[in-house]
Amino acid sequence: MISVAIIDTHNPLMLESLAALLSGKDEISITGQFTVIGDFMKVSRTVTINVLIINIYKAHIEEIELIKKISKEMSRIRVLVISMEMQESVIYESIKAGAKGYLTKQDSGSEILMAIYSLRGGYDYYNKSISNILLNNYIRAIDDEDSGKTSFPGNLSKREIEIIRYWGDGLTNKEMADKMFISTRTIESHKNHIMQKLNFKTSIDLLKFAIRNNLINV
Amino acid sequence: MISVAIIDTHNPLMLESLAALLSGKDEISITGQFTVIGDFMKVSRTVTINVLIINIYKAHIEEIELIKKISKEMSRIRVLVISMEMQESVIYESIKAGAKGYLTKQDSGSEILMAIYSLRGGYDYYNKSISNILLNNYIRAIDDEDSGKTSFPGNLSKREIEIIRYWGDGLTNKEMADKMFISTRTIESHKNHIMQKLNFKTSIDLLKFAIRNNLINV
DNA sequence: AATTTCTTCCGTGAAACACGGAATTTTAAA
DNA sequence: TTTAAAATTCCGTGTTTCACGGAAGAAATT
Repeated sequence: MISVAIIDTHNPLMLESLAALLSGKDEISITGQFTVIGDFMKVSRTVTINVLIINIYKAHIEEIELIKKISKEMSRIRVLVISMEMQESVIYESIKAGAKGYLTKQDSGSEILMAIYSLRGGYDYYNKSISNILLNNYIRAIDDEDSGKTSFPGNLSKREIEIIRYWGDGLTNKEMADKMFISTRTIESHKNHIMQKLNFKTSIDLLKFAIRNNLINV
Repeated sequence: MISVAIIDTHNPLMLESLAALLSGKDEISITGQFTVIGDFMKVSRTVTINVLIINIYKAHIEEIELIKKISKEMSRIRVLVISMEMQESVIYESIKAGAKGYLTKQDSGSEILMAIYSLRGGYDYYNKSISNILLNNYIRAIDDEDSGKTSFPGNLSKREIEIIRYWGDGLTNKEMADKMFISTRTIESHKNHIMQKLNFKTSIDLLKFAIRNNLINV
């Protein structure tokens, strides 16, 4: 029997539903549902919890802090993050904080089960859709932990990210060139490099990527 | 036994979890879970559905359109809207479109059950937190408004929406032309017309619009 | 029957993209 | 510190898309 607790500070119905989904399974016992992190803290030391599922939304600072705290002080509890928004940066933050598993709202219940079993067994479990490249990038970034370098997907340079931002604001090459005091050909070059690095075929891909990574606002 | 179907175009995990929550109850039988509205349409005429639960998020135009369609053509199906975002306008839009029940993510599973029973019994069911005054005001407002024709923002035609969708999938003009058996110039024309109708200056504007309106998945 | 919208297509010039090469500077590694 | 790698800048060339305009038959509305 695996003792599972769930935290969702944004969506009570989701919390209750997810608990229902999991408690229907053998081997799983839901020992706590929390909409307030403080409530979890109160019981976390008296109740045995094997896996803690944390649903993470756009505002997730407290959740990340909690993960860090658990990693330090309650390392017997293994954290499974379920990302409810499309923000790749959440992956880095949560894993860096000490989450042992990562899924998204796109994943099925059976995938969650597998993740829970993996975590219980001492293994990590990451969503398959997280491209290996991205993950490798992250892991590389972890190694240089304190080097403080931007662990951005695809190792985009500052200039390239700048271009993406302007592009996402709807600026033309000419407008960017004027603003950055370089030629339009250079803008084109940067764009080419970006597409190559990320292995994208269309600018649509880039746009979606930029949105997921919070580089531009919809 | 009440036949319940659920639509959630944004959060597959929520869909599955909610289904688990409800299917655990006697009297409730989940006869369909849909992440794509088109899939629902395919089976809606062959399967008996008493209550259709629609989870509504920020982008909800298609969902509202669906509710209108159901009200007109499949009035035996009663629609229960669960609002996942805090947007007052959603209340008006969905009820105006013909939803018979309205809940929010703050509400519990038992509240959903009550709503389902009410709807099945022919009664409407609205979240208690919706102030009665507000609701009455609204209902009065409904009668005055000539429930017009406006469906999609900017009055985009079918063909134009088709183009946006393909475009959002990253297809080139040539690919679209081949798929739709028309010339690339026609694709260009459609794009021009779209930009004119929506009064957009850049394609980025259009893409953001499409994402907001759930025409494109990020 | 008359009018409007939808769908289709084209001409033309400007802008952007795809693919390649290349030189200078900055940064990281050995 | 020397070397290698990455970042930033720019160009040539050919293809594709965009912007703006016009146009004409089909379909839907009035």
